[in-house]
Amino acid sequence: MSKPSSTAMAVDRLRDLIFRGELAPGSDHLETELAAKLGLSRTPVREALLVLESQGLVDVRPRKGVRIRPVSPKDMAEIYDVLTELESLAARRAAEAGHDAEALAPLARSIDAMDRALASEDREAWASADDQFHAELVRLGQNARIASIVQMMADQVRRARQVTLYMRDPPLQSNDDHRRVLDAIASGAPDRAAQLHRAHREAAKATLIALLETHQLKHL
Amino acid sequence: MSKPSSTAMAVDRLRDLIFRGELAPGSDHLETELAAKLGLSRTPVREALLVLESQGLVDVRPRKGVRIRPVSPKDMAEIYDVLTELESLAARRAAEAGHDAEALAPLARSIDAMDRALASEDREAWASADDQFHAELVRLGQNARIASIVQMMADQVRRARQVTLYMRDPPLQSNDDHRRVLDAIASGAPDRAAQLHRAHREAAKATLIALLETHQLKHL
DNA sequence: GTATGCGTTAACGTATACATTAAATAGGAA
DNA sequence: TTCCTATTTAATGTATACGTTAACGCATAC
Repeated sequence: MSKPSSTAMAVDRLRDLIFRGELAPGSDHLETELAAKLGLSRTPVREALLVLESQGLVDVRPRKGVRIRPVSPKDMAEIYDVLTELESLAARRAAEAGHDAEALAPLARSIDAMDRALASEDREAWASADDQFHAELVRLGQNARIASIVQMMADQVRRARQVTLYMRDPPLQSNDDHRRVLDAIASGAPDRAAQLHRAHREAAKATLIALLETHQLKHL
Repeated sequence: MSKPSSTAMAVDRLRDLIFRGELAPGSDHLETELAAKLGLSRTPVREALLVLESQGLVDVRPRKGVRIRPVSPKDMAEIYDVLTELESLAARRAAEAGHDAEALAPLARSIDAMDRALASEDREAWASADDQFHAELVRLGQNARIASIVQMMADQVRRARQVTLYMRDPPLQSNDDHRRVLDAIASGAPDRAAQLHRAHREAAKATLIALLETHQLKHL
């Protein structure tokens, strides 16, 4: 196996720093600083920043430093709209594809994991299983572009989800939704799968945005 | 005004070479070659290639050269599925936004341009006006992420569209479709706008893929 | 006090030098 | 021949050097 390039490492590490909030939303950082922090020269860091910019995580602003892109409620609405459309289509395609039980097993497993997480009130575990469910769903939709766009959008709202994870009631409804989507896919019911997933995402959007409003979170 | 960076220039020029087919789909190119061709050092070329890779136009394959990404019928189907979903939502949002006649003027103008192009049998002009229509529609949808994803997908099928432009009958139906979408938006009818646009894109997808099948075009 | 212009500085953009490593090849053994 | 291994080679990955230029501060004029 080839060892990962410095650029790839820089992408991963910067991404992680952004998700963890150690590079705060809205904050600016010079290439030199970041290079020093990662123990690399500017070259791979610059390349990593270009990648992160294309993924919508930072804005490169010459001579003002790279800005960690903050996410406003309006951004959130945009992102959830895209997620809603593309994941719903993925659900439809997954239902059309006639996957057998084995192919659907990962979906079922992530739902079980969410149940267990809810039972033990482990919200981090729940969020992680939820991510898995959505990623797997999109994979079953068999459209690589949808998968990568969805991944990108999910990354952009990652911080916001993390912050709101503990502000809301336990996501009981959500697990129900997931089961019904799985059922529709397993039954080969494309319209139903798409419709259910759409409703699920629209509800999530509403919940999240309401939370941001309530708590006056203007950007995350 | 600041002068555009070499990297930005390289992105533009490479993009153009790809669209014009001078860098043929499926062909491989070393960084050094491309740098020489553009009269630049490898640094800005590498950065440009990263950008183009993130836009799905090339694959960077270390030591094998950068491959100009070919588009297969399956890719085409993926791309049109994404375009269908996102543009339809944009049409819906545009209708919801209650734009006045002035805001919708650019849409009307591009439809007129398509009519003129059809009358004078100028297919290049038609394609260009069609692009403008779709870009403007998406702009009116007021979701920057949708706009940029749609742009990216449209770029990925640009070559294929160019090739098939002269293989098909004149796109008479298409202009009708456009007018009806505009009418729905102007009337503030979100469902109708979305529905009409969806049908329009689905028809385009079917037409294009049928053409590729007929002509045995396995990748473009 | 404010504004204008100049000089300084430091961050970035680009080129280049150097290190690394995957691929190709040649040579030899089976 | 065919397969394996050692060696070579060339393309990439990374660091560094350097030129350019935008931002900032200061002095001066108003």
